Amino acid sequence: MGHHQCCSKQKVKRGLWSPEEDEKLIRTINEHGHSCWSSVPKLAGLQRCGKSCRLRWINYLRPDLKRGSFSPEEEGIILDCHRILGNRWAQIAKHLPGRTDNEVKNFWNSCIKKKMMAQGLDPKTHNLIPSLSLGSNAGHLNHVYHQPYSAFSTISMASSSHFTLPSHEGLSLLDPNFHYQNSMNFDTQYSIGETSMNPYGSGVSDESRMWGGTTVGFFELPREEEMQAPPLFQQQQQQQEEQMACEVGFDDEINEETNKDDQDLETSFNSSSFDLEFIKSSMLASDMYNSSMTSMDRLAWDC
DNA sequence: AAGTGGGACAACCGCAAATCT
DNA sequence: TAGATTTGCGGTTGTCCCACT
Repeated sequence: MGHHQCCSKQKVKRGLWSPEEDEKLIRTINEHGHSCWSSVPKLAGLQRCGKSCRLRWINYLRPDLKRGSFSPEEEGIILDCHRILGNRWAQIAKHLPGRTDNEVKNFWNSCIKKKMMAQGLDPKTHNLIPSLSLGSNAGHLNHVYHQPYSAFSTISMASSSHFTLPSHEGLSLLDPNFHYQNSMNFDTQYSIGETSMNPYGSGVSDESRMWGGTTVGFFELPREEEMQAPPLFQQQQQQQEEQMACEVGFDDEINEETNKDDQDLETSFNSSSFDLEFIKSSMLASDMYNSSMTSMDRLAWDC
């Protein structure tokens, strides 16, 4: 139902909200709640439609909103979530307490997206833009982008204690001067092909390498000091991961999924180019699927 | 001081899903 | 069960502010 239709029966005001209108809306919601948005304007004495009231409340007046700029951690979460979920801003915002989908969307479009494009990355796929990866203009990036790394391979590397990647203190998405310098040779033996991580495309790690071989947030590899004193960091990260996995219903499905036959697995990933037999056998052999795979991995896997 | 361009943010539009009658 | 209504979401546009010329 469109806005015109919901507002057609009443003469509604549009545009920016005045402080008086805000006050009326807050008072009304505090007194009556907002179980029925269509009745809120009438109760509040506002010449607005319910939809407009709802938007104003959710995006601006809600008391639990966090104002101010996004932290590097939040940027990392957005980046990781977007890689997996695509433009599902409401889903992404659920992982950022106090942030709205509108805020996240605006931040993405005004900041992260441009940043990625400036670095030669496709904001939709999170992969290097082909013309840059093959062209001579790729410059310093070119040498590290030849091999597509799957989400699975990168995450698994991150999950494994056998790997330590270079860490960059203070790394931020907003640091325009940072370019990842690959000090390791990511051998393709750990790359299990390319898979679809979000509705737009494939891969996970082009930008994760761009932001320092890892991203801030879920996929972040432990820094040295964090490995030495892990409890708080790990607890927080685990809580976030578990929450995320729960929200996509993965935890409910993971045990079942583990026991499903090959056909089910192939059905789930029939659009990918995974070698499912190889992956499954590798994972089961190393018990990776059960013990090392993080919830974030699972979310990626599930998507 | 006035004009202009770009960034950030708020709000609107249109659609689809969910819910109600 | 069908139609009407409400809610939620993503894309897009509008507005304000600030830096720059």
